Amino acid sequence: MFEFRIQRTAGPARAGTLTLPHGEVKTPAFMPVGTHAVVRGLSAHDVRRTGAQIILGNTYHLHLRPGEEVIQQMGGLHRFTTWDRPMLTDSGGFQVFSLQGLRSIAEHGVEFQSHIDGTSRTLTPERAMEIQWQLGADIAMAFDHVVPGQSSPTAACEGMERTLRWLDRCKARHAELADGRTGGQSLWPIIQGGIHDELRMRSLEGTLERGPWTGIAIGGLSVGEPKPVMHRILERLEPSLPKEIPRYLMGVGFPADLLEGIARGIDLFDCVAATRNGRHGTAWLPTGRVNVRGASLKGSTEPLDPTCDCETCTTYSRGYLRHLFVVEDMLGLRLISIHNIRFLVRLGELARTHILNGTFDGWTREWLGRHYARGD
RNA sequence: GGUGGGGUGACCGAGUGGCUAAUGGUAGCAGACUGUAAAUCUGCCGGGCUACGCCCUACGUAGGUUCGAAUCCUACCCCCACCA
Repeated sequence: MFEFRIQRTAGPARAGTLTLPHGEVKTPAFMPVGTHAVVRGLSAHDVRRTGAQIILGNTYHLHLRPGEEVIQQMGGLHRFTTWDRPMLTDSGGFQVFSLQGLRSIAEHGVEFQSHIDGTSRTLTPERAMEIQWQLGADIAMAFDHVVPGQSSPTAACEGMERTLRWLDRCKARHAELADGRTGGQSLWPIIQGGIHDELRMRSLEGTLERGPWTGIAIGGLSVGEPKPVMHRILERLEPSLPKEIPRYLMGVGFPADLLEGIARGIDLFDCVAATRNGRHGTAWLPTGRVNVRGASLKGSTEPLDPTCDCETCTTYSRGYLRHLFVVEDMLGLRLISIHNIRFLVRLGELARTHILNGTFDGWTREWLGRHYARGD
């Protein structure tokens, strides 16, 4: 089961409905990251209550622990986690970037030295497809070569072209695994090319030549490049992106990045910042960021965000939340993570509502104007 | 009353003549985090300045020795242990 319908657009921005084997995703949408088959610190119930419609898992990390065989034998990622809504798995391509010191790249694939036990693990496009097939998410990502944001044209080109060659192998292996059946797991390709417009366009063209696809991702952004550069690349790609399939901006982002992305035609986002910042004590609010550990919250009986409907904001005071961080109780990590996820999920919901109402442009401009005026 | 040990910045605790405004740690304060090697990491943390440098006040109290003392000497105060 796969379908993507667009209800309404506002310039490049779109409000759509993505139907996947495990349910619907109303877009634009933020997808919480659950690398290790858990959105860090949260129960599946917690995540459901944030309104999240789809979450991620990670090929590389789940391959290391507990191993795809274990998850498959336990009924797949959905049964394993009890998360019964849609899921997407990342391919391990990001680990090519984030674990740079622990891997070596060859045309065949990438050899990682496990950060867990030092053993050698090789991920190839084919292996990434096989593992993701066994994990059983609704969407599997192509295995790509992510390069740092400041990469030279030469290095970015190498990563981009390799990603295209690997895409052929991903597609072939994924088709074998599907064995002619349709409606199961989808494979989405990833556009690379660093911060170089021409490379990005070549990546997009090469990717589309290898289609058709049911969705398309833009990767390798927010990896050290300035924000205007990311915006420029999104603007450059947008007119050439197929209108009829969802666009996923990988690894982005912070609240403002979501709106900047939606305004440039992006439908799906994922980012670890909601949960990582949550654990580290930074909460996102309509009025800006707050360091929950900060002395300013001491003794406050106010909710963290009076306009928020999450468990944290409707139940606890700022003073209590600060206290939880001061005494280093795990409840604090959980509560701020819940709030931050809800904040991004709700931002997606609000954007969607404004697109449907025809008020998106004004609302976004005002929201971002306030945001940048604060210097966030 | 005697003997021994000890009093260091908010707290714990190094330091036994100059490199000491004083190692570490804790607490406190501020910041970072973007397809998760992160419940992590970084910075500040005596006071004051016309601050990448200077001045003041500081190692129980008061004196002393010395070019120079948290460090050595004397007296006193206080704390702890053991013996009476």
